[in-house]
Amino acid sequence: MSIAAVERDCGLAKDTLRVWERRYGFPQPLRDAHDERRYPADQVAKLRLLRRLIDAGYRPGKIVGHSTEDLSALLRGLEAHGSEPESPAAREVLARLAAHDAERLRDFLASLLTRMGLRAFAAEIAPQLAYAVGAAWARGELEIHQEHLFTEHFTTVLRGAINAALAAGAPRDRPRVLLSTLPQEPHALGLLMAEAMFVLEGCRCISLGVQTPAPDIATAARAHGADILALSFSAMANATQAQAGLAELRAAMPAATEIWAGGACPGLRAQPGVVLVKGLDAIGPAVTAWRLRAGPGEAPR
Amino acid sequence: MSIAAVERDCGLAKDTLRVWERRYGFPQPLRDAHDERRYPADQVAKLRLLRRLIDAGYRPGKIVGHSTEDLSALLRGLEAHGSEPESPAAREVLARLAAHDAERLRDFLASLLTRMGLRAFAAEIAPQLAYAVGAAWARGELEIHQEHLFTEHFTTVLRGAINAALAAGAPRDRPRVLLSTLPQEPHALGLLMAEAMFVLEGCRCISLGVQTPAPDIATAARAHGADILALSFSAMANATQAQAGLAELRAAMPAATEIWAGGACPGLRAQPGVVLVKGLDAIGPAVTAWRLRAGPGEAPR
DNA sequence: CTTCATTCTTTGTCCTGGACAAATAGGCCA
DNA sequence: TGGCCTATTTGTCCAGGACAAAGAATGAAG
Repeated sequence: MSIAAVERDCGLAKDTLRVWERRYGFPQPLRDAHDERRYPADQVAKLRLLRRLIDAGYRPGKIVGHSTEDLSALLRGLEAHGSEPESPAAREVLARLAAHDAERLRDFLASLLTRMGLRAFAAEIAPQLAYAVGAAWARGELEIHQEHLFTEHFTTVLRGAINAALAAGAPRDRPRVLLSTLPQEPHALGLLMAEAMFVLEGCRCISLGVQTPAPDIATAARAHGADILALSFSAMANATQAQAGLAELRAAMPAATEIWAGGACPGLRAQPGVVLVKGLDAIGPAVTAWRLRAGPGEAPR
Repeated sequence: MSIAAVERDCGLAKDTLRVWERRYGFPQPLRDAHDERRYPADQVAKLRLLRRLIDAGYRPGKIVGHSTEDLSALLRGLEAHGSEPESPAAREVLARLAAHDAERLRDFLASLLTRMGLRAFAAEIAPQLAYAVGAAWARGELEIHQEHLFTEHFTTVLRGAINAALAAGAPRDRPRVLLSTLPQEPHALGLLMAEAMFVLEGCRCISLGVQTPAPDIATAARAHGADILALSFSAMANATQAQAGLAELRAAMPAATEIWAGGACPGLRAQPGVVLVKGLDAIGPAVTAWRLRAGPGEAPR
């Protein structure tokens, strides 16, 4: 594997890979006929683990010396720590994925949705499932393509439900909620769950999809006269980058537009002009509070 | 703008930016207090143009000397050249986007779908719209966030239609079609249009979403017993990379699984063991032919 | 014992300038 | 026109040095 391939695969910049080699003696790639680095699969696997642990708050110098086994034990411990035991629904989904049974997976998700209703599905079941699938992938129990498959079907089911909810009752005019993620964040699931919650509150939602550059989000907020900008940060997101992005956005956005940030990202904090919405359940009350603030006409601007 | 920001924004590697500066004398960034490169907005704009022209087949050395105006004229000419005049539907969509009227955009797409039916919508209208929006963006008439908005609503409408078609009639058992794109290809629209066509032919579709690494696609094909792997390449894709990816896949895949490649990518060519499907209209006949080859039992394996 | 400000250490990113193979263009022959 | 060969262009890699920002550790004050 070339250095560029490792950069893509592990998300570690070429410069970082070279400087680690110089400083810590790891990784220690072989060299090909042109004296270029070739990373064996086992070193790449260890690099992937390192990356995840660093994102979780460990520091490279402290853990780079440990064996691959130690690291994966550490990561497992981390994952196990915060995790409630898997719900029956999550176990069912993992079983379907393991059996590569795409159709029954979809049917199961759809039946869950029908049984529980959109609110409970989006606010409770959906995060559980997303978390369980992510954790299973981290444990090496799932291939990437199985995670893709889950994302695909999950998206389809939830999108369908959002549309059905929209068709059932037209949203109120306010608040107008613009939804997106910053360029570092490619995960669409959290954004979709948030959209479901906003729609259930009768908000007018405009979703830009994932990875919109900050200046473009600001332009869009102006163009649509957004009252609220909702941003999603997954567990994989880098908290420092997230804070920087939020600050940049806050500066670029119209003052009348509130910024609400949420998601599973560990280090995510409120900052001046940015509200932290803790969990999907908090969206409902937050919208109610906004409407009260906005007054009877629902039009503060 | 720092070198890292320009890399993200223009998709030109840091090494490339530095080597251009050394060789062509452009870009010529200022230096900040720490002697690090700072790219002014106008140079970044020119870099964006250069990037697009290079993707379209121009070579850096030939065009780097031209002014920003010349380059954007060149690009406009390119876009204008191949393009049929915009259809009324495309003009309508662009107007809605220009007015930031998300709801009427969605309604219009939905009404188009109802009027024309899924087949005509997916095979004829959808590519026209996607092309028109891409071209308008290239001409600078649309902001990125407007393109995001289009993608979002378009996806929603088409996905909904595919689900409705699935609900209306259960697919036949064969062929089983696995759909995805390679990691360099983040565009989901083409893939979705293809999925619609396959579903209309009664195929059993399993979509992995975009950007699945080649080895994982091969694993998934084996796991699902896929008869056909359908890969989509957008107009932005690099033909050389595409061919390399196809060759890698062909080597990794079970021989019994056919590989079908399609999309707007200009240099896309058939190669041993890879079928080029020219246009969405060609999917129907190709599936029919596959069924004939497979014989009455539809089970060649 | 906690809270805040200060210093020290770690770590990622940037720099220069050289090298080279893969991609492409241009010339030539059938 | 189409295929082969050579020349040029171009992106990516390398080494090793530098430095600021993030984080940990230390100490002073409430």
